[in-house]
Amino acid sequence: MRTSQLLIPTLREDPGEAETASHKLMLRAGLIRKVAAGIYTYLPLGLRVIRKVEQIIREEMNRAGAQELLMPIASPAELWQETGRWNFYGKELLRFKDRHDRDFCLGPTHEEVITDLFRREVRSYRQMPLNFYQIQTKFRDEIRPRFGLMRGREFIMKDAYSFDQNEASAKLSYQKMYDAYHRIFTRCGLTFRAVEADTGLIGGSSSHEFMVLADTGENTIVYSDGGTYAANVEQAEVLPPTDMDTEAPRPLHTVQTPGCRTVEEVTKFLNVSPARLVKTLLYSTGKTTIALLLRGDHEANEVKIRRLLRVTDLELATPTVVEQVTGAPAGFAGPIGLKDIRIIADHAIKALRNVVIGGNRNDTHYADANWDRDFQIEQFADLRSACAGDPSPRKDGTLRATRGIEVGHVFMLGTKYSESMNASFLDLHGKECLAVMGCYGIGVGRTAAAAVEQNHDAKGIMWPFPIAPFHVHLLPLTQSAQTAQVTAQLYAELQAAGLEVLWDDRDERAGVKFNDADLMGAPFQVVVGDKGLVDGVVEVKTRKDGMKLKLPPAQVAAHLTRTQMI
RNA sequence: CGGGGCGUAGCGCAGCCCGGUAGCGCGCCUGCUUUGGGAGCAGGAUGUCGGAGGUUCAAAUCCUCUCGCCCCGACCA
Repeated sequence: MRTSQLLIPTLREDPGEAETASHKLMLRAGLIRKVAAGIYTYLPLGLRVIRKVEQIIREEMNRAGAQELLMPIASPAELWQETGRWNFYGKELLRFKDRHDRDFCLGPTHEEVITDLFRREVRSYRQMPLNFYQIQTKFRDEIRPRFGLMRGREFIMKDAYSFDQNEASAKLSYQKMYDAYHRIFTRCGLTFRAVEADTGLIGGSSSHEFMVLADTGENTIVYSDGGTYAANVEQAEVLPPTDMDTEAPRPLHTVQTPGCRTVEEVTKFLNVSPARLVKTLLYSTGKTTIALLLRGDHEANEVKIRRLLRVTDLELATPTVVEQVTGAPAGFAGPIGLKDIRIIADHAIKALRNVVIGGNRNDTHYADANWDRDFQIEQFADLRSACAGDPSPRKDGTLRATRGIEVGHVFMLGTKYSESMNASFLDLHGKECLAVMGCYGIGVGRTAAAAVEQNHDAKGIMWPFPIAPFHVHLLPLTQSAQTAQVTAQLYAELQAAGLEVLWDDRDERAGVKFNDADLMGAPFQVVVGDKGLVDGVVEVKTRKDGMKLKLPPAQVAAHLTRTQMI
């Protein structure tokens, strides 16, 4: 393609609205433009990237035995009411009424629609297993869309749904998708890791997220330095400590801590380590208030707490509630003297002796408190997020932490949807059975954004070859007849060799072309100018490492087809 | 939903505190020169100052309401 025939509005300066590298660069390189918060137009260059990612996904899904179909974007309320999600999904589900005043929503995901299809059309185990997928635009009315394509309200997603006769077969379907996802993200040129993920209250048997490793990722993941264990911190299990503090208990006493409310303030004031302070967090679960004890330097994990308490509503108690429950302003809550309230402690508390705790009185804490002597704990449990340095729950090493962007998620659903929607089939014995389901998603736009996040420098994007909008950026720099002739010939030859070429035929100065090319990030740039042609050569630059090679024009196509494989 | 910030030319911003002719850089248009890492000179076009109401002789500027966007948090894939 010629640049003059494409709308590629590059920006010289960073747009004010963007924060992260991928968001800035996708705007600056002319890939996307915002229409409303979290809603974007894919410009020609951006769409080419999207299509490439889609094509890779398509090929690997087909290879894994899934079949493509396309479901509607709008779906009727009735289906969602059957599974209860019409009420459960909340404001994220964008609802509207048609002219007959019937309720509809824009699909944020398609379990209901696909399960409805299955129950209507599939009768027998002979037709199974089945795996349907689509690549389609979803709409979720996100609380806070951000980072461009990373978290939009409208976004392109590949979603797949498997239907099996039993758990064992469903596991095979799951494994096939897990393997396909590995191939997909590898082919996209991404550095990623599959991690164990939270299954939430849905309670399926297993779930993995595919995380592209990047510092700007919204998720924290931990992995073992000595084995294969890797998990989202939300999920990663923390083992109870094995080393108990052996210090002799000292007598409990109160200490004055004027104005010290946070862990940092209190420990600094008393000159003790945060690991020797036990913080008391009061949580409201909708119905009741509960006290959780954690080590001062540990972080409460609300996903785990929800799971433990079997609640969906969970938030830190308001200052008013804290005052009601403890009789002291927030910041001085402690377990001693708390009445009519459940007290659950993180495993780490068990190992501690002679700790500092809140005094339930203004400006007061207790020191040298010991849980088995000074206050009661109903239960010890895993309440905190794993952190770097913790032992791996598989006992195969020590955990390290990194940030990741969730680009894919595979999920065993079990019979959650087939049960509520009565999606059954007849088995070998003529018995009616519920289909065992799995669902599998990939964020297409997010994958492209993650690729930029992982492959860029100060100048711009450095696309991995398989998803680059163009393979070669052809840059004629001078106006001579010779340059024009060589450029035209190269354009034809490179395309004949199967390469996608963007020909910068604009009447721009060399510097402008170079900078735009670096910004747009095609893996290779071929520079044609009188300076080189005097010696009979053009310049081939590799975007990633900046390596420049002078070659006779006739050798360029062969050279590029050879190096693209590496 | 809570906290913070921003809406002024296509883009990035100044002007607002202290009311009085709407500015700068980039981009855009014309001409000449230039031509291998975001050219120079000369000339030119472009604004419902997010919107509505109010105060005032006078509002980008002060007040009230409202809409949009960004950041942090909660939530979520």
